[in-house]
Amino acid sequence: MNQSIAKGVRNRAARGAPRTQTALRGALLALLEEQSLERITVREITARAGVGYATFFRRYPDKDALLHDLAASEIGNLLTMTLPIFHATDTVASTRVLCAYVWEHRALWKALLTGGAAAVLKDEYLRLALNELERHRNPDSWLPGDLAVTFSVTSTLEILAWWLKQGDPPSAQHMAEVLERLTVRPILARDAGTR
Amino acid sequence: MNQSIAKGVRNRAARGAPRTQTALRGALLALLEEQSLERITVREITARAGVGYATFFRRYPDKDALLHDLAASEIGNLLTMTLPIFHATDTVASTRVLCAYVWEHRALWKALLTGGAAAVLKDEYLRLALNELERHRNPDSWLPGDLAVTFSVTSTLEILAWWLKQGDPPSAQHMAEVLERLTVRPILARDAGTR
Amino acid sequence: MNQSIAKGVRNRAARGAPRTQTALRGALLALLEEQSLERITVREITARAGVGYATFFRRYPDKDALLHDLAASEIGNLLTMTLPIFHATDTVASTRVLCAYVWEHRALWKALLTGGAAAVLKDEYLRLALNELERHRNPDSWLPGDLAVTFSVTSTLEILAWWLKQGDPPSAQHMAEVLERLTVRPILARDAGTR
Amino acid sequence: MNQSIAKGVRNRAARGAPRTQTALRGALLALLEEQSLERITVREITARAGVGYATFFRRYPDKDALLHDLAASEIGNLLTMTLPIFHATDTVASTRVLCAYVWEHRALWKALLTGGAAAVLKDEYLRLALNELERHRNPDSWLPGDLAVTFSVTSTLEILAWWLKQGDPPSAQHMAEVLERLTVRPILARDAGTR
DNA sequence: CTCTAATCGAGACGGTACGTCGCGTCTTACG
DNA sequence: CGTAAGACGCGACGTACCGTCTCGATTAGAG
Repeated sequence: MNQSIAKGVRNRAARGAPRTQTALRGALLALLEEQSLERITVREITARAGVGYATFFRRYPDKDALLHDLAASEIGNLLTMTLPIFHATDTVASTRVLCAYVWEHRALWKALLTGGAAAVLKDEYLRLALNELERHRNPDSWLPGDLAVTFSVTSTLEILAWWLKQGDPPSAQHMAEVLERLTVRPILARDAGTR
Repeated sequence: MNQSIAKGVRNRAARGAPRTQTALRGALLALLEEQSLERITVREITARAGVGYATFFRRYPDKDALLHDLAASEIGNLLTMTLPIFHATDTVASTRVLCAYVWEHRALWKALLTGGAAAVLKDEYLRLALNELERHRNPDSWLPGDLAVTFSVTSTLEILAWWLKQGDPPSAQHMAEVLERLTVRPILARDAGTR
Repeated sequence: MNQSIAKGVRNRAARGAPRTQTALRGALLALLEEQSLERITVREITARAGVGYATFFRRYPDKDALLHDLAASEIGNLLTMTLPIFHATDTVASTRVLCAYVWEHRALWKALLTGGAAAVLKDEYLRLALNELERHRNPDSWLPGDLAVTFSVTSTLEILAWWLKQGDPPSAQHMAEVLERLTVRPILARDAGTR
Repeated sequence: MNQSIAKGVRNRAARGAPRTQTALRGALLALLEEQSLERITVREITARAGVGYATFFRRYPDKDALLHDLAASEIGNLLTMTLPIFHATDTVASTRVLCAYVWEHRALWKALLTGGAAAVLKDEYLRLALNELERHRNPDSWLPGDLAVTFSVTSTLEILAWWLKQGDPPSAQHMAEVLERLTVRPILARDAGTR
């Protein structure tokens, strides 16, 4: 049968099987666009990924683990891109980069931020950002560092989620401004005085 | 004639809270202080409430429904207390009231905001706040009303959650200031100009 | 205490409403024509009877109790009518009376014998018939009395059930003959000899 | 035949009895010896079988389905053994074989016939026997074929049940005679005439 | 005719079993 | 070997019905 031929063709991309991993991530992403995370079953993921059910558990201990994996890698990108915000070098430029990046991959981020994975995303983002905070202490702020991080991370994600949910979304440029004014500037504002 | 009287009184419209409902809410709250929502089973709730398992489903279709109920009523309190924020009459005073209230019931709010129920709380808060927004449109803002609401609601909750999680929490007075600076003032800031 | 007084009054407490009893029996019968006994719920019975749910349990401890009650009374009629069979006075006449009676109330008996109540009917019939056997021992038979009774009762009921299930049922006259040949004559046959 | 060729046979056609099925049947049988069918819960069956609760429903849709399965297979044996009765070749020999077989497995049959499974057994027996009737029509009888089958099947089962219930049961030989006289001969009797 | 007490309707409730669903483990055959 | 296929133990879910209970409303008999 053709299959025997196909066997020859079959290269060992599977070696260490990144194919499986990729397929699973892709499947999860695809499903996240349709329904909330907790309504997605492992069977659906593996079916969509064209992968055996048990194979899932060889790669990940858990459904959440896959999501965390997905989240960590994507958030990683995002974070390196926006680190300058924390360094206060050029906040406006950083938010612009952030928005441009998100806009470019809006399908992905819409799934991640509005699909029921948001909580995990937030956790992962927070984890990484707090990590970063450890390394670059900036003690002379009017608010505790971890509160600042928590605030800016969560509100950033919420604002992005709002953005991607809109039927007629504002421009990335505009959102960058909004982000900067809502999540960055309040933290940096030095004088707590009158507005 | 008696019929009309009797019927009005009798119908189970009022069917308020014949102990079961109260017991269930209390039990859920108690459990939320110990573990995350999704780890809590309906059986645990009913056992803790001293109520039959099936009875749960006579009141609520769902575990989430109970939580929503709980959230709605508590959030209702909170919202009426903080409505002046939206009316921009006296934002600082409002945040103070808010913080004082939360502090007074910090056991309750800690459970609600840090226990895994946060997502539902947020939804409920958002729902009510957006409702309120419908009734008091304030179109001359530099950002869309629903975005403003989303931002302030979610960041308020996150900040409160952070607060209640601290081993050595700042004073309500202080948190009120923080809240005002992070979640209220940025929205009200009229000039979008440079800082 | 008041109890002693109450007790005096209490005497004919239960005898209040034979209407309830009648209604329940009727409702059960009606439902038996539609579905099997175990699929009938007490709620259905009471609803059909136009009687409060709890009222059922004031009359009967059980769903089965109602059925037994129904069965016992109907079977009672049937049995008195067919006793002569056991006395062997005139078996053919007895079976004819039996069939005529069943035919006359065929709606009732169809429900009882083909509706899922058959098992209870059989038990009740057996109980009464074995009772009767106790009183009129006839030891000089080629088979044990209780086996004879069991055989004739159960096969009689089965044959009647078959009869009432037919789309185009044979005449009562004919069925009486069948009954006599299948359930009575084999028992009475004196000589066990060859045919 | 094709079957010899393939593992195709092995496929999932044979899906048959990977221990679970066997275990479940055995457990049900064991329980039937102790209590009536409707008092037996699926949990008991699975516990006794050493099988997961949900697994039960992967094999059978229902508690009754398991019983039907059990019944069908056992009745199948019985029926093939007694088919000659219907062919009227040698009725006495057939009943003897029947009784011997039942006696040999009297523990099994006692459970099946006196334990509350009798109704299902009867249904299954009837179904198979009526099937058989379809294939070997014998129209020149004084009674309708299905009535004859119904009568002999049900009374056979009742008589066997009586037998197995006795503290001091008669011999198989004797019961075969009884069976023959009560359930077979009346049907075959040619002349409907006087006795 | 009124007062009192029993009864009834309505239905909430505790409880038991059901049948379903999804997880994560494990086995088996295959390429 | 690793993978596809899928059976299995487990445990929570939500449903259905039972039999008990409480609560007003109704009604009948005693005064």
